[in-house]
This record gives sequence, structure tokens and C-alpha cells, in this order.
Amino acid sequence: MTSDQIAQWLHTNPVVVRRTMGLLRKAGLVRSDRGHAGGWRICSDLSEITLLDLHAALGEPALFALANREDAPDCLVEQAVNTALDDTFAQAEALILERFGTISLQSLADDFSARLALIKQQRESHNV
Amino acid sequence: MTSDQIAQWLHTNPVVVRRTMGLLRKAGLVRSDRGHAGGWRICSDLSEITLLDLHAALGEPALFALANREDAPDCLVEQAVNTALDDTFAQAEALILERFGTISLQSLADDFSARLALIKQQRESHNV
DNA sequence: ATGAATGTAACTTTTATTGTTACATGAAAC
DNA sequence: GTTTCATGTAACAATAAAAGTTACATTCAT
Repeated sequence: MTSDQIAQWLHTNPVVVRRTMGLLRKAGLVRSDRGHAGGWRICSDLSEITLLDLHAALGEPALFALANREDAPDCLVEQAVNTALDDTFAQAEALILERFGTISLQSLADDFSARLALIKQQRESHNV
Repeated sequence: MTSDQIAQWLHTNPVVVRRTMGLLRKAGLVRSDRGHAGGWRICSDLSEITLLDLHAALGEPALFALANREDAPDCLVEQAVNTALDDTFAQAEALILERFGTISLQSLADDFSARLALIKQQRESHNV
């Protein structure tokens, strides 16, 4: 697919698509071709790519909205709060990343197909 | 303490302090008095207040940076992803909130005191 | 060559948060 | 009582992060 097609699909902008897809390309997950008949293609097997790979490819963005603001604050209150929360957030993060590793794009594609089939089925039975 | 004092302390603005402290007041955690000798006071026992209480008092702000954008999206891909992640995030949230419930302001205050004592001690031994 | 695609820098827009100003209200001190 | 010191709150401004946009260079098939 071209960036334009994907952008329409996601209701966004082709440059935004290129920005993000570029990160996936650097991680080797997708390929891009310029010129005629160019666009984006998935490089590897869908069952080999997990959400953990995507998360890593996108630069490991923060999972939490309330993380430590500073690593080594001078403020003793901040230090005490960080200490109390660090373990908790580390555990939660480990849990989430572990789950990310178990969700492959193939499983998402399968779920998508099932949903699509269900909708088609409902549509047909409605027409009978 | 007055809003001005707290604001200086947090390097922010007294009105911002009042906005947030007002939420804590509505939850019954602090008291505010107007006029002379007014300001903010803690209402209940520090050991009775946990981070879970604060989180609830502040309107249960989102814990995650990557939560579901839409509750019931039309997009089948979005539906598949949400389904795959809902459980994970729910578990992580439960873990975090459970921990919040175990962290009292008293325990934070104790940790603060310990850190302060340590610093004083270091300062003294440095002067010998 | 030409047309169709990405790559990327620079800029603009949008949105949420935070900060600020202004003023009304209330309470203690003189 | 009036002055001073505090909160309560509405309205507005500034900031910063994310997203969107424009522009143009580059690449490749036809």
C-alpha cells in the first residue's frame, strides 16, 4: 500500500504515515519502495511479529501516564514517592511487555477476519 | 500552609495549588480555611490516607499512556487490538491500584524523615 | 523524459496542560 | 468597622507536545 492509501485508511496524513512507518522500516519489519509501483510491504511473517516488536521499533514509548518526572530529584518528598512507586510500575511494565510479546500480528489478523466474517454473515441473514 | 507557601514549595502557582487541593478537600482529605491564619490542613490521619485515596480524589486520572482511544470503534482492526489489550491493561491497572492502596502518606512521611536524617548525619560527619 | 512513489526538513495547527490575572467572598486582627 | 490576609473561581494567556501540512529532493518503473 502507498502512504496515501494508508493515510486515508487511518484518517490521517501521508507524511505522518511515512514518519511512523519509517521507524518500522528501520526495525526491519516493513519495506518501502520508491517510484512507480512503490509503497509499503510487510517484510517478515505476521506470526513472527509481536506487539513487543512494534513497541521496540517505535522507540519504546512510555506506557504510563504517571511515571517519574525526574530520575534523581533533589526533593526528598519526590524521592520517597519515586521509591515507593518504582517497584510497582516496573512490575506492571513487565506484565504488559510480557503480554505484548504474546500478541502476534497474525493473531490480530485472524481476529479481524473472524469479525469480518461475522459481519458478512449477519448481513446475509438480514437479507433472507 | 497557605496556597502561596505550597506553590513556592512546588515551584508553581497558588491557583494551581488551589485547583488540585480543592479536589482533595471535596474528598474530605484536607481542610481549607479562609482569612487570617487560614490555609490548608490535613484532615485525617496520615496512616489512613493511601495513594489510592489520592488517585480517587483526583478523579481517577488515566494510568496508561496507550489506552483505548475509543470504547466501541467501528474499525475492525481497532476492535481486534482493543480486545487483545483490554485484559492486559485491566490486570496491570488492578496491580497498580492494589499497590496504591498499600502506600500510606505516613509511610512516605517516614521515608522522607529517614532521608532527611541521613542527609543531616552526612553533613555533620563532613564537618568533623 | 515523465509520472508516481518515498524521504525529510521546515513550518503550522491543534489540543491539553499549566500558568496568570482579576475579583468576589470570608474570617481574624486591629 | 475596616483593614488585612486568606481561599474560590471564572476568564484568559502561555507553553509544550503531538499531529498535520507544505515543499521539494530523491528514486524508480514506464
